[in-house]
Amino acid sequence: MSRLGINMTNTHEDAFELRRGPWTVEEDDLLVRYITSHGEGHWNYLAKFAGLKRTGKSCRLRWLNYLKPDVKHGNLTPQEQLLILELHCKWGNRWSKIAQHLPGRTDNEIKNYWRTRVQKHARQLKIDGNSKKFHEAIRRFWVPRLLENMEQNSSETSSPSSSISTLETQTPINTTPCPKYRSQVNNSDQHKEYLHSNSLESGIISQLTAENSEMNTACNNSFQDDGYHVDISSNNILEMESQQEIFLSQCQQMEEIDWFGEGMAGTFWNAGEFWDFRKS
DNA sequence: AAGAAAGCCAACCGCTCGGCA
DNA sequence: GTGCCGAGCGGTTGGCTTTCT
Repeated sequence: MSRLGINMTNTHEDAFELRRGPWTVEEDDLLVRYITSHGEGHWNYLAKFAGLKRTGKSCRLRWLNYLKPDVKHGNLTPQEQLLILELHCKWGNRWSKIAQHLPGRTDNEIKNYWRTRVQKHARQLKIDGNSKKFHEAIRRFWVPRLLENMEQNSSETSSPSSSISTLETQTPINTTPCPKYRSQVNNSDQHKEYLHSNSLESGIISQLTAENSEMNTACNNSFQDDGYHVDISSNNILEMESQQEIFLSQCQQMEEIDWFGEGMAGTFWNAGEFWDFRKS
């Protein structure tokens, strides 16, 4: 059966046609109206009583990933990209956990970003996208570019040099809520509220900004100046120390990668707006 | 201008987990 | 202890859009 087709089943419970594929405006309206008056949860019942010929799962996904008023759409800001990179280094493919720290962004969106934008580079470099080596590559080569971009944006908007202030004042690039429900969302206020309430990410940004100028120093120094392990609990410190030997070995391998070779020129370093620094 | 290739992302699938009877 | 069910999560798919040739 096609993913866009109609799912005809013979079971007692699903004796009616179940719609699949893209949602129509009418379906969206039904779902939004029902949730507005009855609230979320009990998705199977919701689907039934809202008059939607969809599975509860499908309704839940549609609501959480698209219709929910605080869902943001559009390109991820450099700050958000930086957060994703850092949090993925910390938690791996825990998309929902990462999404909790990016207000308005869904796990699905972050997952798509990682798979289509970030892992592309891993493939090109023939490195496992979840490996420490690739995370280190990101930390040493991508994060500084993001920070440069953030600072550039900061200076362009005449905001204070503090990265936290930058976060608070910068308007997300092409970041808009679902057009249908745009009026219900105030991105700026939401962003501010999030930033004030979440010291973890503010800490990451400020720490990384402070370390920006030191990012490309030798591996030994970069370990000491680590902005990679953002949650420096005593356990993490112990773990970091125990991994230092492995890490230094990986750094040696990293140095052997042809980052600036011809093969990379058209891929890793020019892959996006943050790679333009090479041309300048 | 047109076809091919690549990129993007909404949506689906299968699995796991937790609550409850 | 066990089975059921709703909810959530991460992986994958496939169609649409954009870019390239």
